[in-house]
Amino acid sequence: MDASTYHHGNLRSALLEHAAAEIEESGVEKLSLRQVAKRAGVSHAAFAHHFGSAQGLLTGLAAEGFTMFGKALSDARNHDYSQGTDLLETSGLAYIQFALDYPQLFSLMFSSKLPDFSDPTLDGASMKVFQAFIADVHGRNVLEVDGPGGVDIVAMANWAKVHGLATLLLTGRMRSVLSLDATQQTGAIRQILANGGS
Amino acid sequence: MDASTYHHGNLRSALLEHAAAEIEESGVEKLSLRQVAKRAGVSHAAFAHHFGSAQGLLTGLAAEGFTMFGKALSDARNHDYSQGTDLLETSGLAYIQFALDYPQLFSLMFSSKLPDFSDPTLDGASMKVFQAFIADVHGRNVLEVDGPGGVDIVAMANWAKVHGLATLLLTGRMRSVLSLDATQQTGAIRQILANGGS
DNA sequence: GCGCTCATCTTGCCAGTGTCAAGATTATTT
DNA sequence: AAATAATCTTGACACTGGCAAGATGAGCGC
Repeated sequence: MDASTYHHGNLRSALLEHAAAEIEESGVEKLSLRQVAKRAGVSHAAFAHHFGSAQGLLTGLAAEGFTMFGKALSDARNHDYSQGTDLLETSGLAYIQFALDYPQLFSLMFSSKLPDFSDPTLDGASMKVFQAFIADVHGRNVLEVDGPGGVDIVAMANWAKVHGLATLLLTGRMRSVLSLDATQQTGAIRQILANGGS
Repeated sequence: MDASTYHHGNLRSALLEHAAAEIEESGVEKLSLRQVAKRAGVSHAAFAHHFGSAQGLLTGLAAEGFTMFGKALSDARNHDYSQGTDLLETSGLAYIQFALDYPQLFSLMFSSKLPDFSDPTLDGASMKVFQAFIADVHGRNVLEVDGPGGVDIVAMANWAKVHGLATLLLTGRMRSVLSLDATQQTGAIRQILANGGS
């Protein structure tokens, strides 16, 4: 906070914040550490101590993203639960809404190979979210259908559909849906999620 | 082909080939133009005339990828059609198989933002594949369900499920499925595709 | 208060990147 | 054979991330 001091105080979180902003502006692919450093008013090598390398920064950013993602999902769940809305539909919509709200962050979390996904913090944060989402599926579908090796078929099918819809919308495919206005678009997404397909 | 000549002859396709190989080895994110040039036995600036910029190369590569993708899908369709296998299941499995066979290329085509997707060649190649896949959905589901704005709900739901499953498998999520051996894995994928979810 | 230790941040450098301009070389056309 | 166009090379540029060495100040025992 205090820019006049030699020691920044909370450089780590400040860098994460600026990096998140930079990413959301220009995309993950053209992120420059030096640019982020300049933005934070700090030298280009100040990263080293906090993140080690560029991968470290992106790992931290992705972990923070999953925390936000989890919060967004649980917020939606808690808000709609009282109103008796369908749990799975609520979660799916929140999942997709998060992707559309933070497109670059979402693609860092799910499409990029730059973060170190074996990092315990990142791995823990992501697993927590996935398990919560799958629990939502079970909250709706009482029946659990086990496939080979005990794979939860229903949960995986729903996860795949929601996630696929999110990424296809995000990457500009599905033009028939994207060309609709906001309310129609939500309606279409709702119907796609409700439709079993296959 | 003739390495002794000053003019390469078919540098464009040679560069595409080497770039594809490099990508499949080291990933899209760390692709280096100079490395590809060295591999092709050519100077680092030989790209310019054929692709303009790095984006041009990746655009061409993605377009080639969609052509391959389309061929893989139609091969599977033609092969299984005679055997009376389910059309949608066949297409879905081929879709996922392609993603697993060419993981880096697939992620360039669907997850990267580096190629210029508004390029007519690339756009045309991708649209052709998507339309063929959606036609497969209709070949199976005679009924077309229109949502708001005339969105084909059934087709989009199936596309989302197949694509989501492909990307989640590719990025190492869905560990319960990935830990299975080959045959069990195919069986699980088949069941997930068959399950409507929702 | 003092002095020590260590985390934090800066400066300066390095090899490597993609792009551009200018020129060399060869194909193609006239 | 000469002129023109396509193709490829060389050399430079600004930029990148990472590393080493040193400057700065916070925290802590005394």
